[in-house]
Amino acid sequence: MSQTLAIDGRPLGRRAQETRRRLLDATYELVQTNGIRDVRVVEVARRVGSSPATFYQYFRDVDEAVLVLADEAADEIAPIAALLDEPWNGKGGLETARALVDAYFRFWDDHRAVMRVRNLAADEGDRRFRDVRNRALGQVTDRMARNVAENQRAGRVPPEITPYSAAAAMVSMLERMASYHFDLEPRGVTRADLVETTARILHHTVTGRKT
Amino acid sequence: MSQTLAIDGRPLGRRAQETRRRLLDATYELVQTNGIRDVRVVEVARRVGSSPATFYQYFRDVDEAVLVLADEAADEIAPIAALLDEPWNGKGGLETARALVDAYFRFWDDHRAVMRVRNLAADEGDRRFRDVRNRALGQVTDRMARNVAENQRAGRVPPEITPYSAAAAMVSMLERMASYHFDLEPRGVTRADLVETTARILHHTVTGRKT
DNA sequence: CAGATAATCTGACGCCTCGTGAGGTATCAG
DNA sequence: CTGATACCTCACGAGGCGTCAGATTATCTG
Repeated sequence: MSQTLAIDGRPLGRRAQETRRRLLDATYELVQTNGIRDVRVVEVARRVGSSPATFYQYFRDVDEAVLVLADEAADEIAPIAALLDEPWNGKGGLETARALVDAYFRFWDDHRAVMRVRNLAADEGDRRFRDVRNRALGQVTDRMARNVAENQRAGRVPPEITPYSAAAAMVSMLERMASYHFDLEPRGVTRADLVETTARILHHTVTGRKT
Repeated sequence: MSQTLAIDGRPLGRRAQETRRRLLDATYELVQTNGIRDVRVVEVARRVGSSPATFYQYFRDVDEAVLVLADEAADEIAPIAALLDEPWNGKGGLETARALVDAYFRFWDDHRAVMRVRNLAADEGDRRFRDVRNRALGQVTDRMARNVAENQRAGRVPPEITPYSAAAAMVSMLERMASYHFDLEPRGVTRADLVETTARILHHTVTGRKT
């Protein structure tokens, strides 16, 4: 993000920055409402009152615009991951776990459409999306693994558990629940239930402590 | 699946059945290699040596073909879900958990490309894909919830946990790990580690027992 | 097995989006 | 106000979409 460039390599002036921003926002809206597979460059352009050719000045294709959005979203993970630096063992440990889950859910609520595309593209093998995902998830996974390892050394977590695997499993659970919760809620589970239960599973898996 | 029909409602004869099957298989291959967003009906047709018009006799669009594949895959879940009917509390409980995780991973290894599309489409709100997903995941989730509830009644699982939420969280973990494991393995975690760790988290969350 | 009938397939077409390059319009410095 | 630069668009060839009328292939009947 140090210096955004147009597709031909020139740096962007004020007007161009604004156009690019509006294109990004319009892309987000369309991905959200139509789903990634029904986003037409023509429509993104129309929505910001410009032409398709303009879009291609800033992005090679729709994916690249979404990649930028995913990259921006990744920046918001830091404060969430920081919740794993607080002590999970003591009194407020469970409360911190709750805060983590809640923050993660909110993060997804804000970026759902983009996160879905990021995950699909990453899963389908797209390198750029994998890298963005790793940059985001790595912050959480690494800290979780470290915490598990500590508690394992203290004998609270069984030795058969691999800290990194456990961290990956917990992040998987978090991500999917965050992505999924609003599909569950109509079926009689409240968001509060989901947060509480998820937090407890995390808390136990990290600390090995009974709750 | 009782009686498959063409798009115009006529039932299918032998030749048509075969054509449809080959179209489905070709669709699968292309989704797998190109990703869903780069599947061209033209190419599916070419691959089975027929014309695009033929494809449209059996499926309204590529999605519909993938939906059929997802539906077929859902049928393979039953024996996996059945592992949750075995006792998880006794001696072999942990081993059953391992078997479940392993089976789930293998299921995804076989159907990864289709499962990804199913989940994307379901998340994006497509009703048909949601229903297929619920049919598949429901089998697992319901049984898990029942098991958690039992162990909760026996006092081993804390009362603050909602059985259905816990089941959803576990299924989320399972699904995502199954989808994800081959992205983790190059980073120094073995599949065996992933299975073992995931199984232990599941086992504890279901039974509340120390492992 | 011929001829009729039904089932299945395809050629060909109009429509739409893609992505590009040449040229037009806004903006800014002096 | 004028030129220079930054930004944008027009217009177009290429290619996939989805349809329908008609050709081709299978099946049935006597």
